[in-house]
Amino acid sequence: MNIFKKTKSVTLILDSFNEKEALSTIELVDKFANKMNKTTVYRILERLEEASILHSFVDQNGLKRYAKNNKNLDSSNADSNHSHFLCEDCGISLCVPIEMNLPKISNFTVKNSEHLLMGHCNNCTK
Amino acid sequence: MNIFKKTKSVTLILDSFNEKEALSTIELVDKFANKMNKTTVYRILERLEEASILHSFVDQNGLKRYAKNNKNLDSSNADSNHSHFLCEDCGISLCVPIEMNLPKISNFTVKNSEHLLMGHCNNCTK
DNA sequence: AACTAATTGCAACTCAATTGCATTTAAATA
DNA sequence: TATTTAAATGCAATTGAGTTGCAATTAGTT
Repeated sequence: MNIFKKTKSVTLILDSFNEKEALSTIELVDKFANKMNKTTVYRILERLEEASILHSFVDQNGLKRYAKNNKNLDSSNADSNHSHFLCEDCGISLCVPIEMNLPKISNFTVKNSEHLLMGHCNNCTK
Repeated sequence: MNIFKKTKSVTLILDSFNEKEALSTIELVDKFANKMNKTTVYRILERLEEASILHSFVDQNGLKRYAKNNKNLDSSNADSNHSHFLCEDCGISLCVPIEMNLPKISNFTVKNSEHLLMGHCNNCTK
């Protein structure tokens, strides 16, 4: 059922994620610049998303970010409507455990949503 | 107070917007490929946003989109927390007149948010 | 009409992301 | 354990949105 070969590279990438933080592809490409090719990073992330282990979104800088799926939620829509916070100072991005109820909108069928919150984290406010 | 020279190019760009639709920079670059340089499109959009005539967001494809500000709202935060809908079929993007109240999140100060709704518009569902 | 700051065009560039293809490797099978 | 092969990786080239520097043009004064 698992579509993966467990390569060193896959393990390295997976181990970079904690339960909350959303990492941009480039952060990971840079982090592992001397361990694996950047194309490999892109492709491993794709596969991990495909396998519902990670989910992704595009932040306000246009960077693609990935974060771990919450195993308690239905994996098929784990990423469908929670929020992501991005600190404008330090750049950290976190999954915010707040489920928004999607607004009903006439004339549209909403399948998916992404809510980006921008501001400052406590570390940076101090 | 107006920071603009009213050039033909500015008029053409402004006239492309109706009250709701959010246009990507590239759509406009393509639309006016034989009328003005793409750099000009980028810079006019920047200025229109600077002047609070337009607001912008980055859609889930990483494309920057602009839409007209609603004059009834305080211009300084007109773009701060309404939603944008993107039809996955036809690509149309619209400002959705639903103000979301920002969730309070401990450890973060949220200054701004962007809510992207993905799905299908009625035209495409039919 | 002359002046000047704002605007525009153009070419080169940046940077995230993608693609094609040859090589390597995990892990299934003999 | 050796063989096999689909999956994974590396590398180089490419795409595509967006940016930058600079010279030329132009709107709107004075």
